[in-house]
Amino acid sequence: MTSGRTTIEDVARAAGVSRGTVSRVLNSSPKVSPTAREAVERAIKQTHYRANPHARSLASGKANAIAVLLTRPNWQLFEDPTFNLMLQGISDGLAGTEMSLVLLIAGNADERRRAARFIDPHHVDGVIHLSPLIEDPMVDVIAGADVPVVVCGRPSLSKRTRKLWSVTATDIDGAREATAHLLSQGAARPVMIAGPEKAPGSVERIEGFEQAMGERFEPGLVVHGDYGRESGARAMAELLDEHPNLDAVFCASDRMALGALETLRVRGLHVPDDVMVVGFDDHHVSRTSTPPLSTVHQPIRQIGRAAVDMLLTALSDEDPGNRVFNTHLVIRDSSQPAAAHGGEATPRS
Amino acid sequence: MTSGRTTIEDVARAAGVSRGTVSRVLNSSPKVSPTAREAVERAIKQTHYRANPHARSLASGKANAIAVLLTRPNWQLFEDPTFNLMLQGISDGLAGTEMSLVLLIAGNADERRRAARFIDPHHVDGVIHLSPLIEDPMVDVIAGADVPVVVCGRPSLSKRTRKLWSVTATDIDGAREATAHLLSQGAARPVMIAGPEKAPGSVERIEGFEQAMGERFEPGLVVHGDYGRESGARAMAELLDEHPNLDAVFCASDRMALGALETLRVRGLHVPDDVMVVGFDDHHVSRTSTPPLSTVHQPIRQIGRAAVDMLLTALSDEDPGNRVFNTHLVIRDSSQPAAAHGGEATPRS
DNA sequence: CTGAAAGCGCTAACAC
DNA sequence: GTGTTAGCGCTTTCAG
Repeated sequence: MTSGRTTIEDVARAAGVSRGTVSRVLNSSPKVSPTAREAVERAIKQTHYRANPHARSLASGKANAIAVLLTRPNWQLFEDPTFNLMLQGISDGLAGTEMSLVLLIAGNADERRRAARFIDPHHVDGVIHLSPLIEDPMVDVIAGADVPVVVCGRPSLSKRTRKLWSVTATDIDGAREATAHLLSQGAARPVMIAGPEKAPGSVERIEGFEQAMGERFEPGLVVHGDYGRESGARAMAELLDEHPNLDAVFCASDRMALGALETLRVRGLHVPDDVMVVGFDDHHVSRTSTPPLSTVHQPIRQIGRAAVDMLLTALSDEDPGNRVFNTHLVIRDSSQPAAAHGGEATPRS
Repeated sequence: MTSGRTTIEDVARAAGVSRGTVSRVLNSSPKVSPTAREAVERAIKQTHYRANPHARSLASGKANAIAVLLTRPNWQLFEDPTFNLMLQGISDGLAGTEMSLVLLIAGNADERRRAARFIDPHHVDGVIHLSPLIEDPMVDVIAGADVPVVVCGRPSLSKRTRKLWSVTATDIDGAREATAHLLSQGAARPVMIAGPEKAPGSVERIEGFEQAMGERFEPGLVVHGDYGRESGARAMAELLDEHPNLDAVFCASDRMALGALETLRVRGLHVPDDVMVVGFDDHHVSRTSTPPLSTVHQPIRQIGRAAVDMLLTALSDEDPGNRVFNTHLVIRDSSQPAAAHGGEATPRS
């Protein structure tokens, strides 16, 4: 098929050395004389040689690629800055490496089938599973393949013992801190807009909310969204109808918080004087919203980066251990009614 | 390395046939007796056999994968529903196939380097290049690799003749239609918020705007954004300052249009009575904005799907030809001042 | 229809 | 240091 492509043999001939030597240069083995190395490098340039990755992988048993597995429907995925940042972090971690990054989208049955086929020690040396859902249909596949895995977010535990590690953030703490802040700012009836029911992160944020609320907690105070803006707007409307005198809302994502802000504005409620709002994520948008959003910061990009580092460590047969990153509350205008904060907050018409 | 994995040999032995026969079954060759086929299939199950893709590719010269190349910085990419939809379309097109989808993000120098390494007949059978920029740094790489390419959007033409096709939408027509609509609705001083200067699609939308404006066109009426919401808000503010009496704005993306809507609201201007707004894309959000956004629909998902179909066609050595999809104007409230449209549009406080 | 055998291009162990 | 060589696991003629 690929008729005229130059092979390692051609390079060897052009450089006047053997295949073995060329291979050594390719793999930057120390045992090559400078002379030979130079000759080979010149020959490579000259012949426009590009190694055949399959031959390489076949002979070496390494794929030189890692997969990032996304198991949510992609419309939920790609509009979420979280994944975006995570991906950037992953890309950061891969910089300088010769590893390829393969994004596997497994949002529906057929995509899952194809992704499953790809998750295999032959195809990839390891996989990073981004925010799996509870009871994620891909965990079994992942568990079945004999490949090291790093999960960003709580791993849906698989029965079998495996090379599996996780990077997480202190979701519970962040949520507790945010809710406590609302309370300390004078909120009497806080409510919460949570994420998808099957998202472990959201479950933990509810847990944090509950911890801070203590006695005052009741399930009816929590409404679920899908992390997206529109769902936040809807959830806010619902909560307002159920609890007309609510005075604070903790949202499990910044995007939902923005939606909530929108609904509150439409209903003529002032933030933060009538209702305080706190988000989660600390995405860029939360800084420029009206009013600027108090939110729980989580170092998403670092988490992505860490995932790669851990995987790379695992590939060299060391144990990377699990990692946990701290979240922390960032207080902006949306949760500081009047008081110390001079001037009116929303200069709307 | 991968010690105990079952190979085709094991399957052959278990099935009592030769490697060749197993291979034929694997590749669904017609020339296999039902008996043999069944025996092999049973053996495959029994041994948990999974073909080694590298051995396969090495022997067959096919990669069984296509790459989707994204050459914009990813923060610009992933928050854009356009890419999202395009990806869904691509995924649609791949359904039922055994082709893997490899997403290559080439937003910065290092990512480009690694992506370049991957774009190679060995790694992928073909590539889909999503919305390249003018003077896109990756086109040379793509041109250098001997791989069929389908470009979604205007291809930055490469010198060399190659297996290159494109899928596009009628951007110019759509923009012209949108602008003409604004004019026919009574707009006297329309302005435009364009996309990035190096985005071919945006350039064409400006062209369409210019065509409809005719004599009235002048460069100062156009301000550039980056397709994102915030940039739209900024651009709108800028235009308002420059042209205080503008009465209509055509935006090269829905997201920028939403930003514009926001700025207009802050400035106390009513849409559509004071200023009419038309977007571009017809994303989901444009239906639920306040007011609902008139916009130019483009069949993004189909475009993605078509890209795959074309590539697949090209892989079987037929000429898929180029394809062009029609855009069309969708008229909603944001461009219909008073008149026929009863009731007030924005029930804000 | 099926088996045998020759590679696909490269790595890695082994001699020299 | 460097050449030689035996595979890596599969596809694909070529006989039969």
